[in-house]
This record gives sequence, structure tokens and C-alpha cells, in this order.
Amino acid sequence: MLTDIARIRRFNRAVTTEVGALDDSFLGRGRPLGVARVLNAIGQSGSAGRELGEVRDFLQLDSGLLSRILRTLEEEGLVLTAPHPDDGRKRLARLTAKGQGEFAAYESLSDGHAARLLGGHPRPQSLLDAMDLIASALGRNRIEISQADPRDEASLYCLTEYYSELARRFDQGFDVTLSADPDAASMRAPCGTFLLAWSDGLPLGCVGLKGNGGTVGEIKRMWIAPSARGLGLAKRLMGAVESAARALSMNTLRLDTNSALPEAVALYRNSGWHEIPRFNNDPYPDHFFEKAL
Amino acid sequence: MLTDIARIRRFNRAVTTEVGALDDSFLGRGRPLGVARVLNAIGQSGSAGRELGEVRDFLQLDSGLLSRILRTLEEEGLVLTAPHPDDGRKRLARLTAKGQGEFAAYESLSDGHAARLLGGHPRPQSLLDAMDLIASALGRNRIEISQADPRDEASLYCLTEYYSELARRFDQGFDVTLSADPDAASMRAPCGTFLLAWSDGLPLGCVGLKGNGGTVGEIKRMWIAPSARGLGLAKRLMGAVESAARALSMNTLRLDTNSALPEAVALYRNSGWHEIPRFNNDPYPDHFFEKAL
DNA sequence: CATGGTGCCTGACTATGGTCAGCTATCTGT
DNA sequence: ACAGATAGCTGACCATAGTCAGGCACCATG
Repeated sequence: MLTDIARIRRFNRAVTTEVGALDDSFLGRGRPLGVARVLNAIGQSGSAGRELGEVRDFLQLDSGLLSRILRTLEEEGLVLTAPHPDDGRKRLARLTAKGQGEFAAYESLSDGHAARLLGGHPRPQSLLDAMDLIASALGRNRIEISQADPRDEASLYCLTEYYSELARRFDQGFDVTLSADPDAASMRAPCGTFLLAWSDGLPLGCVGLKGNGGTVGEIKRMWIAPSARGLGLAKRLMGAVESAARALSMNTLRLDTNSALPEAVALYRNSGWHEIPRFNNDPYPDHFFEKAL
Repeated sequence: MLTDIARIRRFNRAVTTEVGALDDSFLGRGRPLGVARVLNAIGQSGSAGRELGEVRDFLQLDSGLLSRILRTLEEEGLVLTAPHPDDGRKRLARLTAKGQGEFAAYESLSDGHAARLLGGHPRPQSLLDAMDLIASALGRNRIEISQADPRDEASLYCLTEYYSELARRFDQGFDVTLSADPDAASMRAPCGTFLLAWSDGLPLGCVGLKGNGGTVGEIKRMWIAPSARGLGLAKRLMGAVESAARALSMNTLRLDTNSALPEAVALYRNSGWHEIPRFNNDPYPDHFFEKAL
């Protein structure tokens, strides 16, 4: 039978072959895979250097093995290690100029690979969306939530996606400048906060907490990337933003939303929020919620 | 910047981790990966046995290495090898009953993995579609065209998809029983043929050639899976079916189509077909083409 | 029936990844 | 100051994968 499982197998085979090919291209620079992986792990962290423990966790390497690989890289003149300034037991590894060159060479191998794949496809955007969906499905446990500035690039990316989704879903369209606080100024420390959900370097969702120093906060701009919907990320983000609110000594949260976003309305109803009368003059919302912390 | 390349990288990382996890689960049965892979390669070919050369090509193994792995499997009582009946130099490997048990255990590990992935996702159909799209993009060079019976399961799968796509795209819907030759009887040897495009066990497209023993043939039921569109597969299928027509001593091909399928009309116009007057009473088509071979 | 080619096997060897015990230096808490 | 924990290093060891030359049996040709 042409089961779903056959389709997954085909995917696995295609991807395994592809990953193998990528590994082979990594071997093209005359270095064993393990060494190349360590070089890349160190290179990813920029010039600040990276703690060895971090590298070990990231690559799942044994301490002894990493140590030996580092010696190899040091002998090649690609990596320097130095004691950690705050903790003499730890060491930091960083790339030398030569190491940065090698790192860049690996990067461009892998980028070229990606560009070739995209360039050869008739619908690159669908391909990327498909990749996002699969990466989210496979990596759902590795999504991390962290604080950010709403003016950061990743935040702006999420907000732009959010606004354009609102524009698509609201009958009357959406213009952020008509909404209160369009530049998110009050979603920063010390009064508020802004959270991003990250998955392997790609932001998958955001939520803002607007405060004025008092005990009442307002949740704004909650958005989840389409590829990550249904994985429980909205609940996690809401939980995280409630914790942040408590940490800012708030005891009441409010939010507004629109019935054109039924999944959001349902989420609020199912997680302890209750409807209250309109509390602002924003033209878009038609539902208003409050929650006691 | 949040480039497309960052998204591909994230996909690569997610998938590499996943493939690693799959490999780990393969190691769960106390056998090294290479041995497990050979066991699976032999098991896939059913009870007939598989030529060692085939296994070597499939797994990209060195002859010596395969030989040793086979000895391991024989010692474990999982595999039997015997000389090839037609060529004493070759050998055939097949699973013993115990080997089939182990093979089934590996299969169910991998199926369980797949089922868990699908079951844990809110939109399994989107996930499968995304996998198809990616597998087609990665494996575009490995698509093979072969002859089939239109009553085979894979053919029926393609035809069903084809009919339901027509039903979606035609304003008036589509009912195959209103069309001439609904059961594809004349698309089989010796007068006609039916071709399938295969990618790693999944049929991605089909085309029928209807003949009556004369020099005029008719192309019917050309369909390409959505995930494989734009990769040039339609051109390949048309080329293959034209060769098949020549082999059946045909010198003229005809076909009908509908302006609701503009990509098909464009393909015919761009590959040597010219429009002719209606040549049947089929209720659906509104364009008719002919090509001299 | 000789010749060269093919498929498979064996033995010898290497590289890579990975494990583990034990060591030193350093930090943390009391 | 001291005990115990922690981070990293080293040496010794092992398993797996992979390479290569040479050999044997068999096949296809003339």
C-alpha cells in the first residue's frame, strides 16, 4: 500500500543521501568530519570564543575526544585556547585569522549547497516553507524562549510577519500606525518585556508585555510562525510572559484581540483569561480579556 | 539577516539530528550500523534473495567490507548466501527465518518512529506534503520511468489523484465514467502502454498511451504529483511515451486536454504538438492536439 | 582450451570516532 | 583551610568503517 509511512521513508532516504553528500563536501577540505564540526562549532560563536563545555554539549562529544581534536586544530594553527577569565578550570576556544578563513570556506560550501538547491527549484518559497514545517516538527523540543529588544532584527521580522498576517485576516486590513504604541516602546525594560521563541537560529514566535511601572500589564503582539502552529508554542509563550509579568510585580494582565483570530480567542478562554469590557479605543480589537496572576 | 540560507541551515540541523536519532535507534538492537544496513538491504528484496553486487551498489560498500559484514550476519544465523543459479561467480543473499524476524524488528522501529512523528503533529497531511516536496527536490535526479499495468496499485493511486485533481479544477467537476475508456483497457500491451515515474518507491506521475494496433496513438491521463511539478518530469514522461509509441510502430499521436489545465496546454504547444479540430465526443476536453513522430 | 575479465573472498593495514581511568588545577561551600 | 565537586587533559584501549593487493573460481571469448 502507498502508506504515509512509505512517504516518510522516501523522505528519510532522500535526506540521508543529502546529508551524506553535505558531509562529503565537508570532507572536501581534507579534514575528518569531527575536526570540521568542532571548527564550525567554535566559529559560530564569533570572535568572543566559546566555552569548551558548550562545544561538547552542542556536538555531543566526549571530553577526551574534544581535547584531542582541539590539539589537532591548534597544531594546524586554526584555533587558540585560553583559560576562562572568570573560572580558571574552564577554557575558551576561538579561531585564529587562519581559522576564520577555513570557517568561512566551510560556510560558503554549505551556503553554495543551499543556494544551488533553492536556485534549482521552481517554487523556492514552497520549499523553504516545507523545510520550516519539517524542522519545526522535528525540533519542537528544542524551541527556546528568550528575552529580546523589540527593535532587534529578529523581533522586527516576527512583528512584520504578524502585521502582514493581520492585514490578510482582518476584513478591513491592518495598519499598525493606527494601533496604540506602534513602535513597541513600552515593551522594554524596566516596565515591560518582549519575548522571542527561537529554534536553531530562526525566530518562530513573539509576544510583548507592555507595562507602565504599575501592577497592570498588557499582552501585545503574540504571533507564532505558521510552521510551528499546533505544537503548543503559544501556551509556552504565554506561560513565559506571565512569569515575566510576575517578576515585574504585576498582578493583573489584560489583552485585546479580534474574532478574526479564533485560535487566539480560544487559547485565552482555555488558559484562565476572562472577557472584560473594551478598555481602549484601538480600532481593530473586538474582544478584551483579563487574567489575575 | 534572516536569510533563506538560515532557514535551510536550520532544516539541515534538524534533519541531521533526526537522522542521527534514527541511526541510534538502529543501533538499539546491538548491531553496528553497517551490519544493520546490509540486513535491511537484503530484507527489502523479499524472499528471492538479492545479488551482492546490487547490495554493494545500493549501500556504496567496498566488496571486501560487504564480504566481512555478510560473514558476521551468517554467523549470527540471519543470512544465507548461495551461488547465483545463472552465473557461478555471483552470489545471492537472502534472509533466514530468524533474519526475517530481525528485519521486521528494524522495520517496526522505523515505522514507529514515522508514526510517532506523524501522530504528534497537528497537521500530518501538511507534514507529508512538505516531505514529498523536499524529497522530490533532493531526489529529482533519481526519478525513474518504467512501464506498468494501469490496474496496478501504484497506477490506480496516480489515476485517483489525477481524477480528483480534475474534479477540483474543472468548473463542472469530473466523472471518469463519462470519459471514453474509463478502465484504461487499451493502455496495455500489445496495443498501448502505461508509464509511471518512480522516486524511491513512491509513484510521482503517470501517462497512458492508447493504441488500437494501427499507426495512430492517443496520449491519456498525464499527471504529475504536485510535489514534483516544475522539475521537468512532464517533459521526460512525454519523451518516454513518444519512444514507446515509436516502438509500437505508431507515427501519429493525438491527445485532448482542457483549458483549465493551462500548464499542460503550454507544455504541448512548446514540445512539437499542434492544435487540431475536435476528434471525439468526450464531454470534458476543449483543446485537441496532434504530433507526428 | 588458453586468455582475459568478472565477482567474491581473505589478509593486512589504516583512520576515525569513541570510551575510560586517573591525573592536575581550580572553584565552592563550610 | 579543607573536602568535595568540576573542567579539562593524557594515555591506553577498542570498535567500526574503509582501503588495497592478491588469490581463487567461474564465465565468455577466440
